[in-house]
Amino acid sequence: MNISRGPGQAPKYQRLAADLRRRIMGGEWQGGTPLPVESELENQYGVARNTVRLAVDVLVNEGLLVRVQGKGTYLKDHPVLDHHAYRAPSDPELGSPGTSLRSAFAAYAEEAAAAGRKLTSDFQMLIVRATTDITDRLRIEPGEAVVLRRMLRYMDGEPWSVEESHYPVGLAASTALMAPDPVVGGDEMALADAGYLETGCVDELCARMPNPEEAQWFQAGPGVPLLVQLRTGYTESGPVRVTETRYSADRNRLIYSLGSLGGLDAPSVRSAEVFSEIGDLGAPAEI
Amino acid sequence: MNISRGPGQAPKYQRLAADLRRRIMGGEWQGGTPLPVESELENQYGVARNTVRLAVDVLVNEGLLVRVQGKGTYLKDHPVLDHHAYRAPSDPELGSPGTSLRSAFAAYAEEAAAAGRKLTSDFQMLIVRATTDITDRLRIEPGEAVVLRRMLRYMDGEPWSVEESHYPVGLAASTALMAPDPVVGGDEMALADAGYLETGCVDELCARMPNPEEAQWFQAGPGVPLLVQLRTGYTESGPVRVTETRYSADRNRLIYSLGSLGGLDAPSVRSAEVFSEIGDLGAPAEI
DNA sequence: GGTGATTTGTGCGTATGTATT
DNA sequence: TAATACATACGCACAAATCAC
Repeated sequence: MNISRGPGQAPKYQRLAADLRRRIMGGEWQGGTPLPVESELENQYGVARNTVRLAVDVLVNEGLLVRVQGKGTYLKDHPVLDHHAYRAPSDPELGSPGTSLRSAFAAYAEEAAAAGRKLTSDFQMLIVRATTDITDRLRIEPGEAVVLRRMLRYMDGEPWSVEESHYPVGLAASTALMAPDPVVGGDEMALADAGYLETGCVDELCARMPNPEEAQWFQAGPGVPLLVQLRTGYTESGPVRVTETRYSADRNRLIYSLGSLGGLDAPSVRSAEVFSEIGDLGAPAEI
Repeated sequence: MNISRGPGQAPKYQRLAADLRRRIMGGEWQGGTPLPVESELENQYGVARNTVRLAVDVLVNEGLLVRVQGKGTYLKDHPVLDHHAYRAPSDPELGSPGTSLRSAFAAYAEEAAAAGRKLTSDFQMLIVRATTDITDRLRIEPGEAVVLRRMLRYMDGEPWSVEESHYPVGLAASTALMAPDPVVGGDEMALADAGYLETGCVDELCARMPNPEEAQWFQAGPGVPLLVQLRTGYTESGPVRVTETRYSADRNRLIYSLGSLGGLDAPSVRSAEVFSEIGDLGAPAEI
């Protein structure tokens, strides 16, 4: 197939990308199978190598392909793991119906085990001056010191997610949260022991591309965004902690069970699915 | 400043990108201010234009910069709008404490108005064969027909989010959901009128890069992921609808108020904040 | 309204480096 | 070691969009 650029047409590399996308979606290559090498694509389409690379760049940045130097270019496959970020108290799958928050790590590890995978973690405890992101939510003074408890999570040894919990130093002072080790039973148990029973939380969710440090840690190539959950935990008398968790979005999905599910099981849906296939939306309205 | 490549160093374009990132983070240019033009950067750093473009590509794909043909390259600014995806019934800001779900559009429009912005929408109603994404969650047969009600939302005329609600045809048949118009009071009211009172839902959240159609509709350049919310609504007797909402992640944040917040206001936090600044994570563990 | 200068976008060619097989 | 395949880097030319005049 030869691509020649006519007037009014999209650029070559974009049409090449579109054609490759079509062939990919058509199942011409399976996950893990290499695409034709760049020189082969040059010949197939009769374009310069630069143009091939521009086209493949597009698909890499969409998260469809991954390039490996010296080997080839491959379809990316998406084994997605669900993580239950919240279960309503009425949810029957919840062990203790009275509490809405469980030991996060234990629950996460159970989910991983259920999927036949092994969750491990590294732990760091630091005392830092909080940014306004944190102080605003904790309702403390800007620049005030907070206890930062960081959990680096690995799935089968692969970097998976980063959780950073921030506590006001005054609050954490007399608790197990000052120890440079994970609290058995979870941080929320240490909080509860100190009289701070978390009764609710506010989650703020966003997605963005990783910065270089994050990309390196997550081993996330181009086209892989982060899913960021910022949870502020509340007692009856106010906020007590802010937890920011970052997930590599191509491997993770967050689940919230809300309200009453009427005694039904949570839906069991295959994990590998991707929601896509937008129909024709028409042109966007002019601004 | 001249960048010369030594052995064992990172490639020129990556170090150039890192230096530009440093200057950007250092506040050398403000949001909306153009960066030096490519030829200027060639001279400043003593590299080929290609190298400059590779470096800028990196930052564009991180969502830091945006290029405008014929004008220049600019810092992207991030006016983020919060959207309350869920409020716990005990949340005092909820108008009617008995129901956990409000008319989504009305609530959304109120939030927008509170931020001094205007939410508009287009509406489409289609009957389509559902994908397994949908049928699995609705517990109907694969390929069964569903009513697809699509809401295209614009903020101040700018493409903002796409909401697609799917209902089993049998369920929707005798309701206002078959009409090719938005239901006053919201779809959930039409459902309730037909005896299907939604008592809970399960939200599945993920993020990914947009496909070409989505990127075009959202006018999302490289480096802008989508935040996707897939909500399955339940009555006491089972699921009745699946709603997929796609947000341009650089402009939106989803908020979930969960559990009891003890009569406290939802936290009022400036919208423009970005959570970033990962500390040193150390090297990831080997696989 | 048109013209030219500026700036990014597209496309080609070539050469060499680096990782994998 | 050699071949293969992607990565980096240089150069050049022209197209297309924007803006100042």
